[in-house]
Amino acid sequence: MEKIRTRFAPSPTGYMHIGNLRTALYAYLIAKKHPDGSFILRIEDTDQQRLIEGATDIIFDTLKACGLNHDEGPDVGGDFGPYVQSERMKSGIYHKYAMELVEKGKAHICFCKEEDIQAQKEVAEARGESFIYIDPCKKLSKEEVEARIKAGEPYVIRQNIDPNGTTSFHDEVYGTISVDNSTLDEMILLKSDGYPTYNFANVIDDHLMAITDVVRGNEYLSSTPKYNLIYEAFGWDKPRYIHCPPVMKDEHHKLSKRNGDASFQDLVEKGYLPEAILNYIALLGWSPSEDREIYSLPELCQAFDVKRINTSGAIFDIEKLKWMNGVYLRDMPMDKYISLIKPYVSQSVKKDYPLTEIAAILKERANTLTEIPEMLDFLDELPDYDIDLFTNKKMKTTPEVAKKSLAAAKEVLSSLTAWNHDNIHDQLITLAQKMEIKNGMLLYPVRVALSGKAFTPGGAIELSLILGKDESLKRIDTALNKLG
RNA sequence: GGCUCGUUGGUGAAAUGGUUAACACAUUGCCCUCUCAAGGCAACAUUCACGGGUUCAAAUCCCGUACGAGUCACCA
Repeated sequence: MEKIRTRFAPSPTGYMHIGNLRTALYAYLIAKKHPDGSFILRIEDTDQQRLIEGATDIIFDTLKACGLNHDEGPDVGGDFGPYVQSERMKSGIYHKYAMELVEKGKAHICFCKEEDIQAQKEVAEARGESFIYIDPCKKLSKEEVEARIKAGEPYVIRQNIDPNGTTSFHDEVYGTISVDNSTLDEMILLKSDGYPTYNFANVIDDHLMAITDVVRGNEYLSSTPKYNLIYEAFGWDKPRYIHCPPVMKDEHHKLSKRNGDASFQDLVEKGYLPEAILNYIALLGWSPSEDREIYSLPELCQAFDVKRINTSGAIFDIEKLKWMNGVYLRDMPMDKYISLIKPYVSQSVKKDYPLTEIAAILKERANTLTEIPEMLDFLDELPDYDIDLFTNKKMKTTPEVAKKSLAAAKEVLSSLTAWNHDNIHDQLITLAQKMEIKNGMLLYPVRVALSGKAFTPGGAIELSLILGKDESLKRIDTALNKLG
C-alpha cells in the first residue's frame, strides 16, 4: 500500500497563528492515521523580504509543545533534504526545473518590468475590464532571449497556459472544481532574484519529497489548477488535495497575524494548555462521527477522517476553549496539576500554605491557569471588607447572626488540637446542629471572616484548613471586632 | 469587476430524500450546596439565507437571487 506523506510548509514570517496550527494538525493527523505515514516539516523561506528572525524557532517550539512531531525536517533530517527552501535552492534545482519547462514550451523567459505590468493592470481596472496579462516576451526569438540574458538584463520565468479548454481537479473536501483556462493568468515561476515563487517551489518540492496529500488553506483553491498544469507539464503524478476552510475571528474576518488575534503563544500565555488548544481547534472545521468532543492527540489520529472536514469557515470561540481547558484541568492527575499550578499560585501566595489543599479547592474551579492568582489573593493578606458582607438573604445571615455564629465557632475551633479536615468539619457541623441552625448560617459567616470576600474557591472548612489554626482564629477575631 | 467557494440556533456542529432538526459551548430557570464553581435536570431553530422547481415526501436534489469569503503579486 502507498505510504502516506504529508507536509506542513509554513513560511517563517512571525508567530504561529491558530489557522496555521490547525492546518499542521490536520496534516499530522492524516499522516498518523496510518502506522507508516510520515509528517514532514518544510520551511518555505523564498521571500527574502519577509523573513523574520527567530520565526523558525517558533515553528519548532510550537510543534513540539503540541506533540506534533515531524518525522523529517530541518532539525531532524531525513532522506529528502534539505528541508529549507533557501538551502534547496543552492543546488540550483528550481532553476533547472524551470528551464526544463522552458525547453518543453510550457514556460518562457520574460523581461517585462513589474511596474509596466502594474500600470497596464490599473488601466484595465479603471475601465472595469478583467485583466489577464498577455506577455509580449512569449514571442521573443530564442536568439534575442539569449542575447538579452547575456547582456545581464534581469528576467523571470513565467508559466505558459493555453487559454483554450478548462482545467479541473478533485479536492477531497470541496469535490471537483473546474475553471476556464482563459481566466488563469500565467504565474511567475522563478523571480528575478533567482528564488522560486511559492507556487513553483511548492510543486517541485512536494513532488521531490513524494508528498501524497497536500493539506492547506482554501485560499489556494482557485490557484490549484495552475499548479496542476505544472504537474502535467512535467508528467508527474498529482497529489491528493485537502483544502481546509478558514478559521474566522468573526463573521467577516479570518483569524490573522495582525491586531493580536489569538496565536498559539498568546493562548498559552493566557493560561491555556496546548493539548486543550489542539483538541479545540481540531473541532473547528471538522467533526467526529461519534458524539464526543474530548480527544487526546492519539485518539484524534484514530478518529480523524478527511471526509468529515467542513467546507465553510468556523468562528473561533474562546468561551468554548475556556470550557474545554477546564475539562482538561479537572481531569488531570493531581500530581501533574500541582506542579502545573505552582508558579501561578506563588504569584499571589508568598506565605507557606499547603499547596495540596490549595490545589484541591482550585481543581474544580479554575478554567485557565491565569485566573488562579486572583482566586487566592485573600490568603496572604485578609482584605479589608465591610460587615455588609455578612448579610446574605439565601443563607439567612445578618451581621447579628454572624456575630453569634463566629463567637460559637471560635470557641469550638480554639479547643481543637488536631487541625485537620475531618475534625474541623465534625466540630462545625455538630455545632450547627446543637445551635439548631442551618449549616449555612454558621459556615457562611466563617467563610467570609476567613476570606473577606463574597466568593472564594472552597468553603469555610477548606479555607480554615489552609490558613491554619492561628491565622483562622485571628481572622475570626478580626471579624468579631468589626461586628462590635 | 472576472473566476472559485460558501450560507443549519449567539458559537462549534449532526443529519447525507422519509417520525418531535442530534450533541456541545454560551444563555436562562430549577436541584444539590457554607459562597463561587463543579455536578444533575430542564428551557432555548414549527425550521435549515431567500425564491422557484423535481418528488407521495427536501435542510438534504436542480435552477435562480441575495449575502459572505477567497483569488486575480517577482506574498505565501
